[in-house]
Formats: sequence, C-alpha cells, structure tokens
Amino acid sequence: MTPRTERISADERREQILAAATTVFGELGYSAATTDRVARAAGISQPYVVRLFGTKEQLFIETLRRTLGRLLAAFRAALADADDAGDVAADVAADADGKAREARLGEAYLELVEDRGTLLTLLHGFMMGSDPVIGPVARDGFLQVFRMLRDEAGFEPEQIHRFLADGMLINTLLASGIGLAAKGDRDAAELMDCTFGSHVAEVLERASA
Amino acid sequence: MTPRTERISADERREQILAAATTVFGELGYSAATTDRVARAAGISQPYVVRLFGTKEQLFIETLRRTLGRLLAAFRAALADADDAGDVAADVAADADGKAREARLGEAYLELVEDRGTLLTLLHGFMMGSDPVIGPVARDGFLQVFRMLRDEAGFEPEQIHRFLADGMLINTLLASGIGLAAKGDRDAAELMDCTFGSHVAEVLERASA
DNA sequence: GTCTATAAGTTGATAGAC
DNA sequence: GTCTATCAACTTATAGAC
Repeated sequence: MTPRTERISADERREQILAAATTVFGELGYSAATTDRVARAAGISQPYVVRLFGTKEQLFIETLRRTLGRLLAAFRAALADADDAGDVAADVAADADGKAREARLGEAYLELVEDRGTLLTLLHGFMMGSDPVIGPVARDGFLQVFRMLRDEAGFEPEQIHRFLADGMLINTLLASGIGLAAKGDRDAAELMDCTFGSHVAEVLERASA
Repeated sequence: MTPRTERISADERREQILAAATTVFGELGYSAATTDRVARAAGISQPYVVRLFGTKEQLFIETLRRTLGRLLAAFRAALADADDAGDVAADVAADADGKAREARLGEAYLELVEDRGTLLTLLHGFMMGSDPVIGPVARDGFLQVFRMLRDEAGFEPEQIHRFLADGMLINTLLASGIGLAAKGDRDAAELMDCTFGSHVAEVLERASA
C-alpha cells in the first residue's frame, strides 16, 4: 500500500521544501506566505516544515540564500561561456569584450527571471532591509553580486550601474504584472517596448504568466 | 479636562491616518503591517481606523493612491519649475532641454525618497501585482507615471528607460538598507558611489536613516 | 467622533504517536 | 521520516456605549 507521503531522505525533502518555498514566498512575500502554503506546495504536513527548518524565519533565510546562490552560479556559468567564446576573438578590444560579457549576463538573468518565484523571492528579501535578521542576509547577497560584477566580470563602474538598474526595472515590471498587462493595454505595451527591446519584452511576458 | 484623544473632523483624521499608514506600510509591507500599528502611530484606537476605512485592504489602497498622487504632483511641480527656468534660454537645443528636465525630475524624486515611507509604500504596492484588487491600482499608478514622462515631460523612449531604471535601483538600495550600510562597509560605499555620484549617495544615506 | 469589549478566524509552533 | 491533534498568540472586524 502506498503511504500518503513517500518517505525520502531529509536532504531531498529539504531541497523539495526550499523549491516550494521559493514559489510561495515569491508570490506572497515573507509575511503573507504561510508555512501551511509551503507545506501543501511540497505535499507534506505543516508541522513537518517547521520541524525541518525550526522557524518560518529560518526557512525564509535558507530560501533566500539558496536563491542568491543560484543567481551567482548562473552568472558565473554565463561568464565561463563568455570566456570560451572570447577565446575565438581574443584580440578584440577590451571594450567590446565588456559588452559581450554584459550581454551574456543579461541573458543569464532573463533565464532566471523566467522562474517567477526565484526573482520575486530575491526582491522580497531586498525589501526587508530593516528586518534585523533578514536584512543583513539580503544586503550581503546584493554585495556579493556587486563584487562579482566588479571583480569577476570586470565591469566598469558605469556598466555595473546600468546592469543593476536594468535588472531592478525588470524585476519591478515583472512583480507589478505590467509585463502581462502589456498584452491588453496599449500604454503598457509601449512602456515594455521602450524600456527594453521587443526581445526582452517577450521574455517578460512569458515570465509573468 | 483634556480628552484622551482630541476630537477633530473626520477629514483631518483620515489624512492623519493615511500619513501614519504610509510610514507603517512602508516599513512593514502590506501584510506585516497591522491596523493596530497604524492606529497607534496616529494616536487613536484600532477599531476607529477600521471604522473610517472599512477594511485594511481599503486603507492600503487609499494610502497607495495618495502616495502615487503625491509622486505625480511632485513631478509636475518640478516640470513647471523646469519650464520657468527654460524660458530664460528658450532657444537652447531641444536635447539640452530634455536633459534639464531629466535633472529636475531626478531631484524631485530624490526629495520624495527622503521620506522613506512614501517610497517604500509605492514599492510594496508594485510588488503586489498578483493581488486581484491591489495589483490593478499599482499598475495603473505606474502607467500614469509612464504617460507623464512621455507626454508631459516629453522624454525620449531611452530617457524614460534610464529614468525608470535608475529610480528602481535607488528604491532597492534604499529598501535593502545598503545606503545606510555604506557608512561602515567599503564595498557598499563603492557600490553607492559607482551607481550614483556622491551627491545622490549622500541623499540616500540620509534617507536610509 | 471615538472608545472598550470581544467575537471569530488565522497561523506558527509544540507534543507525542507511528 | 512524517503525521494528527492542539495550543497560544495575534489580528481584523463588529457591537454598542459615550
């Protein structure tokens, strides 16, 4: 007889819960999200979620850390790709090289963004700067991204500025649902088109769904 | 004998509550904020807040609308100033004129941002795009800003893009508390400096406090 | 115009069984 | 490794007095 819930290792279960938590926290934010929603999204009981992570706060922190880790990993993978491609034309000007890396990282970001929960969890984390325990985690993550852009991607200050600013605008358009609204609203469509080309606009529309 | 709470007109009281709500919603977000916190910030009882606004959701919507209205009003005032100044040199190239307006609006935004609650309330609103009743209000507000930049400020598409992107980055740096952290953290200071000049960085530091 | 009292619902967390 | 039962705290909203 199949048990109601399959017994799997604690590590697998934790990962499963963190994935579910990313969706739930992303959709509802930290305080509107409930451990019960996370539990049901993971297909287990609410007390078991608490048992495994101690507190809701701890669950969010681990979810946030995991998401930040994935973001950095995706960027690093994109950089590695960019380096490979760069070998072919190793002599191109450093400036063009920087642009190429920027494009690669941008693409990597868009791919991540297609998972709505991932990015919204990050955003919600950044919004909680005044929380004494979550705030430092979020800031630390942001600074890690900054250092990566500066030290590993070799971005110029102005490049960093633009990259981060565009990322935040994408986040906002996504979170507010303007990406989706663009289908039916003329101004929204024009806004999407003028802030980012039609390419990005399409990705955001898909991601909004 | 002075009554516990001074009796004032309902309109005055509503405005007072909305101001308090802006601070509380900004600091805690929609769902972590309680009607009790708002009441205490306004110096009245919790049931009275509910009595005047019907529901917490309605209170937030009115708070959000008021904040969006103030944002637009501040931008329009800045544009009026810019036009006055422009008269003196009415013959300058349209391009330079656009830049001047951009600078004015940027300054106006920074002034607003100095009230932490105002901007964070907006941000929280934008994050609630998937809420069936709050989402539309937030999107509508965003689009109003877009139309104002396009039709009243006469911004070029790329100008709109940059203006919005920079605004969102400022919001994030503020909300996450990196602006404040810059005082003690070398990387945070460099981040602030490289994304925005030292002028803006100083304002953001003040606003973070 | 404003309060006190309180009902009713939700949610995080604990205890203990299997 | 996972569940059921359940408590305690909190929060929105209502009723009714002043």
